[in-house]
Amino acid sequence: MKQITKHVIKNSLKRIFLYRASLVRLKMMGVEKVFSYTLANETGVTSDQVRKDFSEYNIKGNKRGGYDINDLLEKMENIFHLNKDHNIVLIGMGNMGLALSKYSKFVQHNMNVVATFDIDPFKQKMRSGIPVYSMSRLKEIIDRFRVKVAIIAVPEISAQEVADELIRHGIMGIVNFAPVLLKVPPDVIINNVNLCDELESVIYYVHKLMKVDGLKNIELLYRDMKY
Amino acid sequence: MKQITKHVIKNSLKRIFLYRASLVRLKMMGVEKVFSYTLANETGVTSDQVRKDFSEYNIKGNKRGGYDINDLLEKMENIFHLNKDHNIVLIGMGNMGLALSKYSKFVQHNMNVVATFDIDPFKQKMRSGIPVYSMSRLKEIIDRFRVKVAIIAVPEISAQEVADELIRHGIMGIVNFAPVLLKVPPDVIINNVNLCDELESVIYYVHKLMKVDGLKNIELLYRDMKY
DNA sequence: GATTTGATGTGAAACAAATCACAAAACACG
DNA sequence: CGTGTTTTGTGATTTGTTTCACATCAAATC
Ligand SMILES: NC(=O)c1ccc[n+]([C@@H]2O[C@H](COP(=O)([O-])OP(=O)(O)OC[C@H]3O[C@@H](n4cnc5c(N)ncnc54)[C@H](O)[C@@H]3O)[C@@H](O)[C@H]2O)c1
Ligand SMILES: NC(=O)c1ccc[n+]([C@@H]2O[C@H](COP(=O)([O-])OP(=O)(O)OC[C@H]3O[C@@H](n4cnc5c(N)ncnc54)[C@H](O)[C@@H]3O)[C@@H](O)[C@H]2O)c1
Repeated sequence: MKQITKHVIKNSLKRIFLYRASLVRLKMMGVEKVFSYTLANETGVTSDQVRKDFSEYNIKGNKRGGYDINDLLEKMENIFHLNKDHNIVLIGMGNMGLALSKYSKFVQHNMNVVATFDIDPFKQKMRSGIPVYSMSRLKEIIDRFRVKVAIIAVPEISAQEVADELIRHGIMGIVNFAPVLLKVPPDVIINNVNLCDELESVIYYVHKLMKVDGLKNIELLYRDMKY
Repeated sequence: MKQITKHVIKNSLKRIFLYRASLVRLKMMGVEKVFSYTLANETGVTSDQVRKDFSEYNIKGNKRGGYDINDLLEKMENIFHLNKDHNIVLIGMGNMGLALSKYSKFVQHNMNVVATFDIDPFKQKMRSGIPVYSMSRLKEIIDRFRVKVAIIAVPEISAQEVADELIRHGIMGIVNFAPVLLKVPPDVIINNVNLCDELESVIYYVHKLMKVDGLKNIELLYRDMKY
């Protein structure tokens, strides 16, 4: 029943968010219309890929006319639920939790950290505007704010028990910063963020790059590396 | 010359790091030998995949005998440069930078944040053991500690200029927390970490899951989702 | 030492993702 | 109104990844 389920976010979905960020920026600059190659240039992919990605998520533009930015943003908001407010809880108010609780971009993206939780009584006081509660109030808050998604920023050793409790109280999706694979029922979405691995991957590719002598052989590297 | 190059870390490489974490844990528990299915169980993949991944990176075990953990870890350390020390600089000592500078796992993985940098003079004093310098000392430190990899944790607006400066001083790989695509020469490795996108992806999949009524249709979801 | 057993390692097959190529649509302009 | 141009949207093709299948080897058993 409970099992390790490491959900890997599809690259096409990641690219969609990239397109969206570009669109928001272009809109701010007063641009009203884009073509697939506009977005392609902005995001470093091909125009084919932009159109294929849109096709995958059923996003349509105007033949010859390209895409109206407002229209496109609205479509994306509907498909990816970006316009609705999402209440989130954050467990673990240590270094990482504190940084995340102060991150203003979440709110800008309609994601509200409605409450944070910590077992340490010392941390259970207002900090940076967002209340820090004891774990005993978890269920109450999850119910009250209809929270479906949580962030885990507790030590490795506690992550599994915290996940279990979250899921028991109805949480369906977790972004997990602890470097452990959580065992959860198959209908719970887990997204692991492991910063050591992100760094180590870069180090590995950099070493590889250094071995490739001279720029003429750079394609040998790229052949073995998604980019 | 300079271009957007969003390096996507290969999933096979990410899985390798997963295997390694398992191996370290198993070793601590006193285990000395593993089979491909041991690692498979520990990491939620298939044993075929474990062997195929090892094959990709030229990691070999013993026919019938499985893999000796120490041997395997040593091989991985050599291939992925995990045994050597890696000096890293961190730019931007705001909320995120501070959390990262205090993260003990980096050191445990032989990655030393030798110095951090910030333009804000108020932040340029010892904090949490790691010195905070002004940007004017960047070149000096990068040269002295032969730094090749950097973490960018400055605001969106400054990320590109910081990247330019880092690269000018010889940095070859960057983990970038700012939600912008950096324009860099093709021989610089960029790994973007975008936490808003990670959360929004989870929200999207959770919504999808909620639409699927009842567990019997869960495979419909999984068909459209890597996991 | 022959035979059975159990695991690796890797081609082959199946599946998935990215790229290519082009028909279809929309607009521009004579 | 018709012809040329431009861009979308999507089948077809290619490329990449995962799964399958099994030959190969090494140890255990007889
Ligand atoms: N600090 C970073 O930059 C960083 C980076 C990547 C990953 N992480 C990971 O994030 C997690 C947190 O890291 P950190 O540096 O903030 O650690 P930390 O020790 O500073 O904070 C952990 C917090 O969790 C609380 N906690 C412990 N057990 C709990 C429980 N059962 N229920 C609720 N709260 C509990 C602690 O009281 C503490 O406040 C760790 O798993 C770490 O590996 C941290
Ligand atoms: N806080 C988070 O949880 C979080 C999460 C994900 C991503 N991020 C991203 O990480 C980056 C930093 O976030 P933060 O919350 O720490 O912001 P912050 O404003 O708290 O910190 C930014 C720091 O960078 C310094 N800085 C600004 N310009 C600089 C320059 N040119 N050179 C050197 N230092 C400079 C500032 O003085 C400040 O100390 C942002 O791009 C943000 O979007 C933050």
